[in-house]
Amino acid sequence: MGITDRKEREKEELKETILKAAKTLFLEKGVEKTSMRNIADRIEYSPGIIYHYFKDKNEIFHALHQEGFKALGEKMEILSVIRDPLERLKVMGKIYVKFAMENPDMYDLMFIKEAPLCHVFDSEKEEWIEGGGAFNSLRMTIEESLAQGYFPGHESESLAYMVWSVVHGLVSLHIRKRCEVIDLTRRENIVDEGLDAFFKLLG
Amino acid sequence: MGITDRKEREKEELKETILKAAKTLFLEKGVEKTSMRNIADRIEYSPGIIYHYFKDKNEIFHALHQEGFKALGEKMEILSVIRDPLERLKVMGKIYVKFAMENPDMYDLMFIKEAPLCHVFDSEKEEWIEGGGAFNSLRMTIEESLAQGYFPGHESESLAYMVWSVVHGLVSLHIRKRCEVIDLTRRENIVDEGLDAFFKLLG
DNA sequence: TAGAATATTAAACAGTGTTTAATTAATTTT
DNA sequence: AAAATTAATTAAACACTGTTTAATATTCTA
Repeated sequence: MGITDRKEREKEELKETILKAAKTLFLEKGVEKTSMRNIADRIEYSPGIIYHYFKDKNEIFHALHQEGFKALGEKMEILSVIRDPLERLKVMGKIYVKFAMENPDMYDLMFIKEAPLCHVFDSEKEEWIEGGGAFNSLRMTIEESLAQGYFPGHESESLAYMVWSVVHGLVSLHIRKRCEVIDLTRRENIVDEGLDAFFKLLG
Repeated sequence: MGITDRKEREKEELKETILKAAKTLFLEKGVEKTSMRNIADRIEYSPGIIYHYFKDKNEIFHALHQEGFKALGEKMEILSVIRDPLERLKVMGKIYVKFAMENPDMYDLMFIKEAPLCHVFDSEKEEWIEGGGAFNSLRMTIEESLAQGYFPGHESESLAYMVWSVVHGLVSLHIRKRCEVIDLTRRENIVDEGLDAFFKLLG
């Protein structure tokens, strides 16, 4: 046996090839401006073949979406060695912002683009799996901070959402080119400086 | 005379009609999913006519974009009666968030959507006119706050960008449906609660 | 009323995502 | 090994998209 396994593997291979080509093009020219024919051209197959491996364009998008979360999750792994929850929260923010600035198109894919496709699989549960996990670890860090006396008078859920909003706001305004209100001389550092200002506020 | 004026007015009228139809459709089904033929159908004209009044689809988008900033600007007018700059900053945030939540599609148009069209007119200056004015009044309020001793150790530009990021983050995560990580029971109020948490942090 | 200018349209172009039926290639069965 | 079956792949079509063109209808001017 193993024959059907090999067949399976070979099928996976073309699927990987499609995904890789799609990723390159998506991050190069954007999702909307990448056509199925573009992807097909790049892998030197006919457009139709893509539909044997993916239901539609959205499913390709979704696959890359998950890839992005895996990559971000891996970068977050080092957090486990940081004992102080406030310190951990800050490093978390730094990593998040760094990821977004280094992979703006992937970040766009993950957090900015319209997302009628996240609950493709569990549409009944009304939940967003990848994001839910990431948000949970943020909330837990904040709960730990509260337990240690940081942020008196605050409450974890709203605080967590607010913290996430700060980092998301910082990077998404930049990615979607709303930073042009800032002096050219300061524009390239404004995201990091904004993050520092927030940390200063946190204490 | 006045004849050419009337002609001018009549021309403006159809332009207004197109704009109104486009606005309805854009806010109803989104910009991308509204076609020129959709707009033409709605006003009972042929698609081609639109190109006699607008260069292309982007120019329609841009016109609505400006409309949105005018509306937001008007809502901000009451700020002038608030003396205390910190209080003014908070009300500013409240108005901003309220506007975004009441006009999510317009907000999307103004602050989230890809914007290769903002510097359509002054591409050389690399500036974003409408946004620049709004950001300036935010920065001035913060400068006033700094002068009165609020936010010691902070600096206006980065602080202003951070404050803007908070409100933008709060509403844009909600508009782009990333709030599904939040408990359903709290989801509808999380934006306001996040804003309150930020104000609490400001002092 | 004839001629010029303008407003409006129908038709076409090149592109899109997706589906279909036909074709080629590989595998299994006889 | 040859025939039958199954899977992989394609070419062609469908109904759309934004935009341009040349032709038509309308209005204004002289």
